[in-house]
Amino acid sequence: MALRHAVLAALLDEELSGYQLAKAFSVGVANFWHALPQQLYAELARLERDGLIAGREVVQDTRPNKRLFTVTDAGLAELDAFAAAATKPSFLRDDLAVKVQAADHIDSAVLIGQLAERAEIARAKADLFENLLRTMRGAAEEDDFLRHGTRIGPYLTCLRGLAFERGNHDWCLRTIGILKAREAARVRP
Amino acid sequence: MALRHAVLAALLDEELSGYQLAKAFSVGVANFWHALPQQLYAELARLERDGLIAGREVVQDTRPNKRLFTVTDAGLAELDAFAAAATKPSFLRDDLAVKVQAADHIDSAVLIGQLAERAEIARAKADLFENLLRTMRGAAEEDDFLRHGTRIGPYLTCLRGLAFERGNHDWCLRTIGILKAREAARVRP
DNA sequence: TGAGCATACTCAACAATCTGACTAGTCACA
DNA sequence: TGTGACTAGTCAGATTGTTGAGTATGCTCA
Repeated sequence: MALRHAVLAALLDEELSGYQLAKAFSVGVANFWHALPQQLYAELARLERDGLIAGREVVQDTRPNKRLFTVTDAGLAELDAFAAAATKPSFLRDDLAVKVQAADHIDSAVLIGQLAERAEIARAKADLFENLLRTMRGAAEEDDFLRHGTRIGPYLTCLRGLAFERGNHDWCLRTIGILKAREAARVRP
Repeated sequence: MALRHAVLAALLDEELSGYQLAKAFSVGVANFWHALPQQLYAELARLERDGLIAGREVVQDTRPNKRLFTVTDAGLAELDAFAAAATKPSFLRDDLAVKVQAADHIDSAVLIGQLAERAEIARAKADLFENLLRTMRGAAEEDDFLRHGTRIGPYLTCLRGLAFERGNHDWCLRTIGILKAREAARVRP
């Protein structure tokens, strides 16, 4: 049930609509969780029903009306309880890793293509995260911001996302290099 | 449907029983995918039914009999097709990240405890992976093994797992440091 | 003026994953 | 002699997550 808490955590810093939340959880800013819009709307409905968030209707002229949600005191208490409970371990689950595991039995060229694609995606995400971090810390130095800033939670998870994507990127490039070297060695051993 | 292919990839290098597979996918050696025993037994049954793997009964004296599985030619073809198909993006989905996202609203001490626990787990997994890598490359230097060794797939995914766990570890320790510094600053600003 | 994109959501069906319980024999240790 | 851990699995049920399709309006750009 951690999607529940991920939504609560996302709503802590700003009042959001389901639609805005959905963008944050899908497009790439989802540096700490990922979910599809359908899941989020369903979860918001449950959270409101259980009194952990409160919605208010915002009437708009040129666009469809929307509902903005904020975390209630009960929601905060729920987050506290979640934080205190045992943390589930996190596991890798990545199609690309499965393909690399089978590297010795599948076509190198295909694999190199997939790795290059992923490397590019990882680079783009890393760039995005770097920009986000810059925006969050504003004019302050990072150390200073982290020591004295308010709302460092999103910054910290973004740091993790950045490291993750850089790791991804580096691994892809290194793996490509190794596969190419082996191809070359096979031709001219 | 990537569990299917993860199982095929795992069976490429050695004939395994469901039980052995389950250990590989759960305990921690699961550096490229994670799954519970129940899922694996079910998937093995489907794979055998579809002719992608073949099982053979091994009668044992002192233990229950077991069935060992190998990938068939049809299985190899399936893996080829999988490798050539588009790779799904991989997303972070981690309880601990959710807790850190809410860092500004929950008790620091609790969070530091959780981070310390995770740091220790990550360190242990990293150690495990380092040992695995040493075992796989044997007497050879890493570069040499990667250039000329057979079966580098598992080595490459293990490298990714290692980097992931080290990233985890570093992030936990850094985050703990930041949270402690903030606590200190709050007491004596 | 019409094609495509953005806002703001909803519904249904399906696939994947997880929780928890259960069988049944072996082995080591106290 | 019993307690717990290891081997080798199976079954049922609930929860989560994914796929795909729809509704309705307004804005921009060619």
